[in-house]
Amino acid sequence: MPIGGGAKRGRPAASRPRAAPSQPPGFVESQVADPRLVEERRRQIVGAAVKLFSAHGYYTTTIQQIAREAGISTGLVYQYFRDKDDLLLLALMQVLESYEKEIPRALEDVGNPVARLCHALATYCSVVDRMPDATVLTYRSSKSLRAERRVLLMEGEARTNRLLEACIRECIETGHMRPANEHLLAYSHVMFCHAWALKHWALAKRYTLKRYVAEGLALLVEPFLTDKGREVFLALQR
Amino acid sequence: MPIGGGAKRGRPAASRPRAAPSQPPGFVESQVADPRLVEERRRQIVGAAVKLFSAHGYYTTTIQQIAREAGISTGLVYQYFRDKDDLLLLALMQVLESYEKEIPRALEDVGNPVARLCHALATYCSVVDRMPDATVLTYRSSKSLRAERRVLLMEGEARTNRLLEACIRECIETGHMRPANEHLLAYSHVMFCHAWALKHWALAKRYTLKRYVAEGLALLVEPFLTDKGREVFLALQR
Amino acid sequence: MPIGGGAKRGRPAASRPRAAPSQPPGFVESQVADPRLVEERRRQIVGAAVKLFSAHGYYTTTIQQIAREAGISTGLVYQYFRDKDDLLLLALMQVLESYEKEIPRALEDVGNPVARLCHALATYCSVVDRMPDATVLTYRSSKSLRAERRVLLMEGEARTNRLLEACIRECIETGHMRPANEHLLAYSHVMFCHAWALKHWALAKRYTLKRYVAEGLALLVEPFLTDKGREVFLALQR
Amino acid sequence: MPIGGGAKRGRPAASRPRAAPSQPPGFVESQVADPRLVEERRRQIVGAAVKLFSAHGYYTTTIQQIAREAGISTGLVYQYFRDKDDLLLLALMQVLESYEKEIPRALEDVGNPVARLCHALATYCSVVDRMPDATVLTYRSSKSLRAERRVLLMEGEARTNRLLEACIRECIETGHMRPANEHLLAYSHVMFCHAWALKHWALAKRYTLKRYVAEGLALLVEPFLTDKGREVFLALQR
DNA sequence: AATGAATGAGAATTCATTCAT
DNA sequence: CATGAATGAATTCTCATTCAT
Repeated sequence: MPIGGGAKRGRPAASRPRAAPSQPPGFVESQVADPRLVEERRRQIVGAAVKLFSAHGYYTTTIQQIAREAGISTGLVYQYFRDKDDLLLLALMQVLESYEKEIPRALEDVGNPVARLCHALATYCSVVDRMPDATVLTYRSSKSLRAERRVLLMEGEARTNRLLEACIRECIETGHMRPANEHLLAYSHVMFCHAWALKHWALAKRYTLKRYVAEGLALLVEPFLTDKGREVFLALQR
Repeated sequence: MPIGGGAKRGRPAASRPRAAPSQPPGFVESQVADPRLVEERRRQIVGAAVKLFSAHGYYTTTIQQIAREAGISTGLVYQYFRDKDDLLLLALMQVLESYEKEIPRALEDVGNPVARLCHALATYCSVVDRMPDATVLTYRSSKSLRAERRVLLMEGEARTNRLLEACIRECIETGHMRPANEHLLAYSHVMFCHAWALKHWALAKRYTLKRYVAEGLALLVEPFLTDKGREVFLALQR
Repeated sequence: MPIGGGAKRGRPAASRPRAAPSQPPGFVESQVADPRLVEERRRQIVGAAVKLFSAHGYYTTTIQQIAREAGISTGLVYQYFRDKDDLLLLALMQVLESYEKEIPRALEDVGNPVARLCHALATYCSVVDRMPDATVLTYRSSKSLRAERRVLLMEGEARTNRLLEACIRECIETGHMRPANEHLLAYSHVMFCHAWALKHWALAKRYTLKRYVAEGLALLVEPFLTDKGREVFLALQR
Repeated sequence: MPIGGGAKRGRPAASRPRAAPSQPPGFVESQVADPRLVEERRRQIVGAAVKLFSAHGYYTTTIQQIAREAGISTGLVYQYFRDKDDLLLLALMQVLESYEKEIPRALEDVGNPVARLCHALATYCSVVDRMPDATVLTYRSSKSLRAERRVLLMEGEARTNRLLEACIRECIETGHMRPANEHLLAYSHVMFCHAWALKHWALAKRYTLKRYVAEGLALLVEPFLTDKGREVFLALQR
C-alpha cells in the first residue's frame, strides 16, 4: 500500500538526491552564500513558520502564507530551505531550543537545589505559556517529519528533561528530597508543564499561570521534600 | 486573513446547505435510512479511519484509503459521513469512548477507593498501551476539527477526568488520602497515562507497562496516601 | 551536481514507490479497473498527447493542455497514467507501433523480394509523411525518458529495422541483390525514411513524397540489384 | 488554442522591447561594449551551454547551471545573451560551425575528388563522434527555437550539405562517379554521419568508428564509382 | 444502497529573468 | 562589469467530493 508517511505536493524534482549523504540529518542547507544573510532570512522565515504552523497546523499552512507572513516571495523560501519538511524541522527545533535556553538562564543565580527545581518548572511553564500553540505543535507535527529527523527532536527534548532530572537528583543528593525515581518524576514534571498548553482549554478556566505552578509544585515537588527541603520550599512561597 | 483552518478541496458542490442548523454539533447524519445498517457501516468505516489516521495522520490519509481499508467504495463513505471532518470527529470520539467504557468496567467489582484509583490508572494505561497511536492522534488532530466540534472531544475527555477525580475524592473522603487538589491531581494522572503513548519512544526503553504503572503510582498516588491508604496500597502490590 | 535527467514538477508524493518492482518497465498501470474503459481512455489521452507533444514538444506541453485536447479533466489523466513520463513513453511507443503494424500489412500480398523491399520503404515513408511531427518527436524526446524505458523504444525501433533487414536478406538470398552489409543498409534505409520528417523543411521544397521515394530507391536499392533484381525493379516503376 | 511554442517564465519584465526590429535574426546583441570581452565571455558561456544542453537537454538545463559551469554569475549571462533562447541558438550554431570548419580543413591538402569525398565523410563522422550529444541536440532542440531563428540553423546545415554535394559533383564531373541525384546522395551521406550519433546505441555495438565509415563508404559511395573512381577508392583503403 | 470514474481547486516546487549593490 | 539574491508565474500532481449508473 503506497501510503506515504508524508505525502507532498508540488513539482517533484525527478530524483532529488537530497543533501550529500555526509551531512548530518539536522543539517539544512541553503542556496545562499552569505552566512549573515542566511542567518537573518532563516530567522525571518522560521519565525513566520512557527507562527502559522502553530496557529493552523503544518498541513493547512501553505508556503505562500509563510512567505507572505515573512514578507518575502514564495521562491525565496526555497533558497533557504530544501522543502516544507525542512521548515517544519527548523520550526520545531526552534521551539525546543527556547526551552533549552531559557531554563538554564533562569537558574543562573539560583543556588539552592529546591529553589532551582521550582524555578526550572516555573520557567518552563512560563515559556510554554508564552507560546502555547508552538508547544502543541511539537505534539501535533513531529510525526509529519521523516523518522530520521524526528530523532533530532527527541534528543532536544531529552536534553531538557535531563535538565530537570539534574535538579531533582541534586535535591536528593543534598538531602532536600527523599529518594525517588528521578527519571519518571522529571517526566511528570515535563508533562505538567506541557499540559499547560495541551490542556489549556480546561486548565486556564480554573487557574492562572501563577496558581497553576503553585498547585503543581504542591503535588509534584512538595510531597517528595524532606523537612530540610520543605523549609526552603516554604520560604519560596513568599 | 483568509487562512482556513480546514480548507476544502474538490468540487465544492455549488451550495452545500450543510446540516440544518438545529442539529447538535456532535450529530453526524447519514443518507441511509436503516439504522442497523448505519450502525454497522459506521463502525466499519470509523474503524478503518482510526487505524489509518493513527498510522499516518489525518491529512495524509485519503478517503480512498479509508474506503479501501473498510472494504467499500469511496462514494459510500459519503452516505454515512458528511465529510472527512465528520470522520475525524467520530474517530476521535471512538477513542475517547473506549477510555470511558473500559475504566468503569474495570472498576465494577472493586470496592476499596485506593484499589479503585490504582485500577483505574492501570486500566487507563493499558488502554493507551493497546492503541498508542490513536491516543497520540487525539493530540495531533483535534485542532483539525472545527472549533465547535472540538468541544465535544473536550467534554468526552472531561468525563474521563471526572472518573479519576471521583476516585481521588473518594480516597480523600474515606480518609485513605490526605486532602489535595483533586482536580489537578487527576490531570496529572491523565497526563501520566497519556505520556505512555506520547513519550513511548523514551519510556518504553526503560519500563515495561507493568513497571511504568507501578512506578507511576509510587510517584503520583502513594505520596498522598494516609497510613490507612498506604496499607491498602501495599496489599495491592502483591 | 544535482542535475536531474528529467526534472519534474508538481506534488511529489513523499516517496512514491513506483510500480511494484516486479512489473516490466513498459508496464503502465492504471487506477481504473474496467479494462474496456482503460483501453478507451488511454487511446484518447495518448492520442491527444502524441498530437500535442508532436506539435509543441514534451516540455512545453502541459498536462492541462492534453486533458483539454482529450476532452477530460486534468485529474483523470492521472487515473490512467502515473505521470507525464508514462504518457511520453506510451506516446512514443504508439508511434513506433504504427510503423510496426503498417509495414507488414503493406507487404501481405507482395511476394517478390525486391517488390517487398520497395514497398516496405514506400510504406515507411508514407507513414512518416502522415505523422512527420511524431517521427521527429521520437528523436526529440526519447532522451527525456528514464534510461530504463528508453530501451523499450530502442527495441521497438530495432524490430522495425529487422523488418527491412529481412527484406534485404531475402533479396540477396534469392539473387536479386548482390551481397552487402544488410544491417547497415537497412539502417540507411531507415534514416532515409526518417529524413523525410527530420529534414522535411529542405526535402519537401524539392521533392514530392512519390518522387522522394523513387529517387531514394534509385540511390539506396537499385545500385545493389543484380540483373535479375533490376528487372523486377524496372517493372515496378510503371 | 493558446499553446505557446515557447512559454516564457519568470518575471516577464513589464515591457521588454526586444531588439530593434532592424536587427538580423541571427544577431545576438550584448550589453557589453568591449568586443574582445564579448567574444571571450560568449565562448565561455556557449561552451558551458553546449555541454549541458547536450548532456541534459534544453529544458532541463537551467541558466544557473550554465552560469556555474561557465564559472560566472547568473546575472552575467544576461549581459551577453538576451535570453535562454539566444543561448540555444548560439549553442546550436557553434555545433554546426564545427562541421563547417573541420571538413574544409581536412580537405585542404586532398586533390582527388574521390579522396576528397571519402575524407569529407570520414571527417564528418569523426566530428560527430567527438560530440555525439551535441549532434543529437541539434535534432532535439531546434524546434525549441523561434521559427525565425530555426532558419539560421537550416542554412548552416545546408552549407555543410553543399560541401558534400560539391565533392559528389566534382566526382561526377571528373568521371570518377556515374551521374546520380547529387542532392539526395549528399543528404544520405549527411544522414549517415548523423546516424553515428542518433543511433549510437545500436551502431556502436557492432562497429568501431573506423569500420562504420568503411562500411558506409562501401554502401553510399562505392556503388556510384566508375572504374576510374574505384581505382582511387581501392587505393584509399590501404 | 452501492459503485467508482470523473472533477477541479489547490499546493509545493522550479527557474527564467531582474536589479540593487 | 559583475554578482547573486529576489521575484512570481507556471507547472505537475493530489484528493475531497460528486453523480451517473
